[in-house]
Amino acid sequence: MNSQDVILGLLMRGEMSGYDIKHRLESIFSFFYNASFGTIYPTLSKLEKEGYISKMSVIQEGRPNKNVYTITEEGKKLFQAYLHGPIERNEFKSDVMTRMFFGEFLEKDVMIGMLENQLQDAHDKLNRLTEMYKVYKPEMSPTQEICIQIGISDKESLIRTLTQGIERLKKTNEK
Amino acid sequence: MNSQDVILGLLMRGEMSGYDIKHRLESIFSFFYNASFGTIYPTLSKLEKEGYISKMSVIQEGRPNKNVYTITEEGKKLFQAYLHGPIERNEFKSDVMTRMFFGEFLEKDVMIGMLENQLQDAHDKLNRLTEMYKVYKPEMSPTQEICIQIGISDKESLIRTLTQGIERLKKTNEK
DNA sequence: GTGGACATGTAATCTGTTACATGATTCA
DNA sequence: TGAATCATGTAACAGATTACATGTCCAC
Repeated sequence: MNSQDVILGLLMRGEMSGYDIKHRLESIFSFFYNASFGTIYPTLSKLEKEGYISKMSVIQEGRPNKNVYTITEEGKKLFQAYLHGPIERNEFKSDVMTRMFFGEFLEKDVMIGMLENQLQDAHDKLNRLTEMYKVYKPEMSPTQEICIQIGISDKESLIRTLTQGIERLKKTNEK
Repeated sequence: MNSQDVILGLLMRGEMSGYDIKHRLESIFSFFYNASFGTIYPTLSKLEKEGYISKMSVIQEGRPNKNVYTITEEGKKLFQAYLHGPIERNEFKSDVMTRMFFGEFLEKDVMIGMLENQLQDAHDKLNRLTEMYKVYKPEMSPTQEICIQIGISDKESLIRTLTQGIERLKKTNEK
């Protein structure tokens, strides 16, 4: 799975500009994928050159022009090939977890500060996910619902475990 | 955070070879970081050239010789610089979640098959983590414990949500 | 005699990010 | 007047993976 697959997938529901795609990725998607403009624009150019999507320039008033892309039949085939191809394993890379793993080499108060930040972060993300679920529920597919439910319960479990962990760390601190 | 930081961290507890490092990364670490030999060996060479670690060749009988690396004072400083530097946000990339998000374009039975595979996978990983926790608990630091607890509760929550999701999907299938 | 564990290393390639470059409009 | 949003694009670089290359010993 790469940016190409994701972009094709997003275009399956209708035309979009590079800018639109970026924002879509930042909202619902951000939990399990992301891409920068430096990836999105070159990928769109490449897909267009190869005939998987087609470009239309839209002249706007009071705003810069934009390029809106539509998926072609060839593009739909390519997306289906991705969906039926081999599944890649999840990738998770966490700086915070790494620091926790090496926690014995870091001052306790610094560690606790970091974990409290993480906790706040998890709360924020949970709130955003819950809000999104409320707003978009009517238009979500069954599997999209599972997707967001996984995200929500993941954050809830993180919050529980972190809270307990921080408490225990603080106790060992007092001794 | 990159391979260099992780390798230095692993060497903080004692000397290791590239092969050792690979195996360590695959066991406890695999939940939040990973690296291939193609990354590990060049990184070790580079760190040695720069004086952050030192190499000793160990001649073994019945096995190929190996290069064992020890962290230097300079290396310890570099690792501390990492631990006190800016924290990078978590990165999560999931092909399965992406396919779930685009689930409306995939046959239901294929989707259910994929999710059942994921469920089995989650069970396996949970078992491995639980086993590891049992075995290594006595020698784990408090923050390492939090680390593995996060991993365990994460998998538990995934199993719950996936199980429910699959059941619901199957029901909509019957209608 | 074949596959797996041990052990190291390089070259080609992929995939992506960051920073730079440009420029209009709107809102405070 | 300065920041934010809209909008696109490129070049330099980073960081990693995969496949290749090599070779021993042990167990089945």
